[in-house]
Amino acid sequence: MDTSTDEFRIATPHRELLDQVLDKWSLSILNELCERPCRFNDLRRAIPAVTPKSLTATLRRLERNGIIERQLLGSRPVAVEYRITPLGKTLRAPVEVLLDWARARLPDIERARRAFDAG
Amino acid sequence: MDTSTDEFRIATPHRELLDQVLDKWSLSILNELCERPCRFNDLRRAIPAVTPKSLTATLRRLERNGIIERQLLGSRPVAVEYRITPLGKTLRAPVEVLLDWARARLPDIERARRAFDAG
DNA sequence: CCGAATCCCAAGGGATACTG
DNA sequence: CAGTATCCCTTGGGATTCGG
Repeated sequence: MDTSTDEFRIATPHRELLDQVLDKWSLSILNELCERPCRFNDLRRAIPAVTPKSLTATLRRLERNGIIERQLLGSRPVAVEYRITPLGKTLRAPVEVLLDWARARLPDIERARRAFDAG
Repeated sequence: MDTSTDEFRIATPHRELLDQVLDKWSLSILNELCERPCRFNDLRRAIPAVTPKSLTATLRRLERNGIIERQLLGSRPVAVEYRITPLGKTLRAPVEVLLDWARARLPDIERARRAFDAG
């Protein structure tokens, strides 16, 4: 049997999973929640550029995928806490590998961009 | 000095770099070019869902970031070959780590989605 | 405090047709 | 062969306001 096919192609479900989990705000949220559980406004403060709408959407998506969980703390006033799940923790290492790559290679990338834009 | 800050936050340039390099079609293109150099229509055949417009855009972006290079082979008729650069090759390992994660965890993720959608 | 609802806009991507 | 050009439309995101 030809296992190379599986390594070669990227199946749509895997591609879509990465889209859901590596989007614009997810990595920042993940990093925060790996440090400690956070309330909604904790996250807003930690990631000032995110709007409430986008934050809600991202949190819902991560929750649906089992990466984070939403815990109701109190009712009056409403208190909600988000925390990372065990499944979510397994995502951290791969993401760190990727970030290490980005940190290490950014200078090379920027040089390439300048060369391209000059030509 | 507080190095934890650097690990904790995700700087905008790194975040944008990942956006440019992990977008919808880049991973598939990277996988193809890691196997062998490809012509434009080779890539179209290998990735049937991509339109010429999106393929051109993605190839230009990857080229600008120094991940792939564009080689002119002939002029009449025009022949162009894309190949991965040494810098581009360094991206493969991190991406594979990520794909391994997606392949391993997809069942758990799908279970979480069903549970969420049911509730 | 934690969002939901609304409006608006720009960018991205598909389909199709065409050119050097 | 290797793209460009055009059209169109959906989606995502920001800004803002409102509600439980």
